Amino acid sequence: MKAGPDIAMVASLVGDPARANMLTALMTGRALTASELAHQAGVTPQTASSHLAKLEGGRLIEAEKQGRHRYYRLSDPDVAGVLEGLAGLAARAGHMRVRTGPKDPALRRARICYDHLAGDLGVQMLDSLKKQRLVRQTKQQIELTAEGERFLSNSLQISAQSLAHPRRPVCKACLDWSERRHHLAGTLGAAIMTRFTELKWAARDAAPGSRVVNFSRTGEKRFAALFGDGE
Amino acid sequence: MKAGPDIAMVASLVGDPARANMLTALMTGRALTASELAHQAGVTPQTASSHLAKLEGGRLIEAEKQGRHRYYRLSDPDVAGVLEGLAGLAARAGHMRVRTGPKDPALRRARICYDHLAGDLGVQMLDSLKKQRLVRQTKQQIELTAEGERFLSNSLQISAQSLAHPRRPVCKACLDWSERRHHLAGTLGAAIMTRFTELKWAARDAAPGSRVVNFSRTGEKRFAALFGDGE
DNA sequence: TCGATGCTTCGGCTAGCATCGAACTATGAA
DNA sequence: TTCATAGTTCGATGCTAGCCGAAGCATCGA
Repeated sequence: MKAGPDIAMVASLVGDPARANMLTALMTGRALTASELAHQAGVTPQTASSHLAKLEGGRLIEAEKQGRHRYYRLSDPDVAGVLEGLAGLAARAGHMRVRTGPKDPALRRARICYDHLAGDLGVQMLDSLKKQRLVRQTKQQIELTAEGERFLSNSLQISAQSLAHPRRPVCKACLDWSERRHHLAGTLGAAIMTRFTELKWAARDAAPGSRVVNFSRTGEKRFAALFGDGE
Repeated sequence: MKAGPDIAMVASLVGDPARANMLTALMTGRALTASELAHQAGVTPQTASSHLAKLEGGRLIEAEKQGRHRYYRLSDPDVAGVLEGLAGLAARAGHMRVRTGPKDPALRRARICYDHLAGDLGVQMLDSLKKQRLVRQTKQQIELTAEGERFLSNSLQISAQSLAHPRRPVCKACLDWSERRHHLAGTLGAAIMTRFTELKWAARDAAPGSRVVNFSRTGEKRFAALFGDGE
């Protein structure tokens, strides 16, 4: 009938609740085993195995065998982008998952979006970077300024050269579903999040599959010193 | 169990072939009646009505009543963006719709992406704009240059002021599923496409629901003169 | 007022698919 | 070897959701 890519095919893959749970679990950026994903999705291993085969067939995830485990990860950052987009549409339609756990406020405050910081603090950081003119956002595009490069090197020991990547932009605006505003993605967003973890300013929540990021007391202070909305 | 937006909810809406057909039909940016959408989807009016109610409930589309017709449109350009994203994932997974019609090459050459030009010519236009330094693309962001403003005014009678919009950026990079590269979206992308139509350089295909854009002979020449890879 | 058209609601049918129990294969440890 | 664990395949089951026929509103034109 029609030409074009079969979007129903891939959307229906995401459309099953169990598979959607698995995919959101993989939004942490970590590779997870089949049984971990089964647990996340709340189904038995057999069922999970069938789901994972379908997701792999649809090229949404990739598997790597390691001993008797199979580790699954999202096949591409673009997949994470589309998932965030879907989350945005769901959020604006008011379709939140019913059983809102106690973790919800923490999730809105700071969470992992694939490999970078999202939520209230993520949005706040990008705002502050712009205000301090460390990045320049023209319309839809973000660019690191010379001043920004100095800042990264001095305050966070991140060298601008290390951010270059053949296929991924350094800075990218990513729409935040909880804040409905942009936060910082790209290799820079990822590098900053990594640095936060290394400095023990922040750590991912211990609960498996949780996207919550917990800031330490000192981390919170340092973050505020660098990116606080201050006055 | 989990907090966060219910992405399975909205993905399952897109996941049904009939609904996906309707949504792709609405990617033309035009508002269509319930019966037109039923025809596009290949289902009876009753079935279509049920689908449309679900899509409306999920806030993916909006309806407007006019006489005894109900006109449906995508509720937001963001919806179109997510649909294009899904199309990208489907294309890279090799999941194209089976019955590839004769229109397919035309579709890849030039088509409407919501309200702007996509396909080979869309990508070529953005490339040329950058090469001529009429827009500047830093990393992910596109910006109109002073020279670009003059060009628009002189060659296409588009004034830069008319492009301002409270919620929509002037320039935006939109990923093209057939070319896997960016073309120009935003109010500028839309304005240029409108101008092409007004000048009768190009027209949307007459077949209802078709996204194909046909260029006239003169249109083709003028387009090549402005944006040809010529040199 | 009458008929035609566009769209929706209702009810029943059917197919597809998610689910799980049971059985099977592969890896690692003792 | 033997046992435990991770994962898959197979077959049966049951529910969901898409589908259409028939009937019911609403709007338009005569």
